[in-house]
Amino acid sequence: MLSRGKPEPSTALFGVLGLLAVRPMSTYELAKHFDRSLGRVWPRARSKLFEAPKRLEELGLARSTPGLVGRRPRTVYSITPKGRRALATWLARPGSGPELEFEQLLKVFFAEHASTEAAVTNLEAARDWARAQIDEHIAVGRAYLEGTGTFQERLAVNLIAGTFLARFAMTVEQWATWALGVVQSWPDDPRKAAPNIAALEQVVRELESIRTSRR
Amino acid sequence: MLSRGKPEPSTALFGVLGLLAVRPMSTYELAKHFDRSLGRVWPRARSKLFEAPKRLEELGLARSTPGLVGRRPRTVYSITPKGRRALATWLARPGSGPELEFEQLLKVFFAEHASTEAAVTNLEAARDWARAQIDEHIAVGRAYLEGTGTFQERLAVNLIAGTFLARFAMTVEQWATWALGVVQSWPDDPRKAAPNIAALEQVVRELESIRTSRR
DNA sequence: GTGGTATAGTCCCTAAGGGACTATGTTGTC
DNA sequence: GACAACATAGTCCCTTAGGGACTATACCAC
Repeated sequence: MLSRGKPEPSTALFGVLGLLAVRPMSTYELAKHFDRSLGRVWPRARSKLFEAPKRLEELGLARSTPGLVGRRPRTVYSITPKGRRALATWLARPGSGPELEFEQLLKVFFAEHASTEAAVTNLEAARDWARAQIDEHIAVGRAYLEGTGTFQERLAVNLIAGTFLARFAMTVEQWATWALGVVQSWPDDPRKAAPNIAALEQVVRELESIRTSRR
Repeated sequence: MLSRGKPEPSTALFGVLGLLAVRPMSTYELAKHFDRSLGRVWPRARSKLFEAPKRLEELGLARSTPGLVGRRPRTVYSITPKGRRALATWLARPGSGPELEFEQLLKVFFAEHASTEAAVTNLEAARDWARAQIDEHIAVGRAYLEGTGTFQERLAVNLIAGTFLARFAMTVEQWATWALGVVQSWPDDPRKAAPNIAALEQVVRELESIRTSRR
């Protein structure tokens, strides 16, 4: 027998509610902002962003205000007081840890079933992805330093999140560059590659030094 | 009119195929190994792992061998030659970049709608997650150094992937520790927190130094 | 007035998430 | 040697998410 009560709104729903808490928006605006904000830490399909505010309204957490742009309808959603309370309660509970989906790494992981070249291709792709991210982070960071960034009033909090994403991109870039150096010295058949024991020792040492620095 | 031909098998399907390429396995073994291998870079629900080999067999990429353990049926799946070719072709094409799902960071990102304490709670949770990961990576790394790691013959390739995951955990730990220091100096209302401009300048400098080191 | 781009969405099929549920084998203990 | 506890080996099913095709109006430049 199933014993579920009313299920808690999903993380995606609370994420959208958080965006509406910043300011009221239409679904279209929501979808646009998403890529540069929420979507960086909680990626979702575009179509779902159009459904979310409707669910939030059903739950009494948001309210819709119909309007018009010319003859075209345009619905603006805003958070309700009940929504603010639900959001604050949800935000105070610890969330789940990071989950990574990384197809390029997956392909490197199975390189022995293809070729060294396949691993190189995917490491280059990962490095290029990271470099594009780094360029974007530089542009956004410079804009904030010049005072022209968006949502300047959210800068303190944005900086915490943005720093993580920037450091993540740097980690990927540095790892991919290192890995390319290693993999390019492999024979064509990756099954014949010698493991890089020195690198393993190095990483274990670094991990241990972080562990011992916990007091 | 939709013009889709036969759709390509999904990343998850190829991932399972990659595991079967290492050695034949039952769905149950697959599900067990998953958490320590494929699941680290391509997480999927347990139930899907039981479906994947069936789809692969339909596609002619895997073959099932029925067997028995006592009176209980046990089906072992293995990759076919066609499966090996399909896998090699897929592995050679560049995959998609990393996608991150990070609920704790999301909650920090919306901290202004809750309290500084909520941000602290989630940063601590992130740091604890990272520390648990670091401990695991140390254990696995030590096992390999002592020659007792699993799939020792895959070590060269495992090291590339494992190094990334270890560096990712270290990045999270160091970021969370830094962020906790910043956030704990905030007033109770995060909207009143002063942005840490010096930290922003520091990150932008580091990003730029990585960019200029590309030749 | 017309073509291109931005706005503002809907529809729908497939994939994935994830918990409840079932049943047998294996091992340790009193 | 009975029985509990844990590991093995899955199935079922409802909800959520992914993602591309499709539609239509508004605004701007030429």
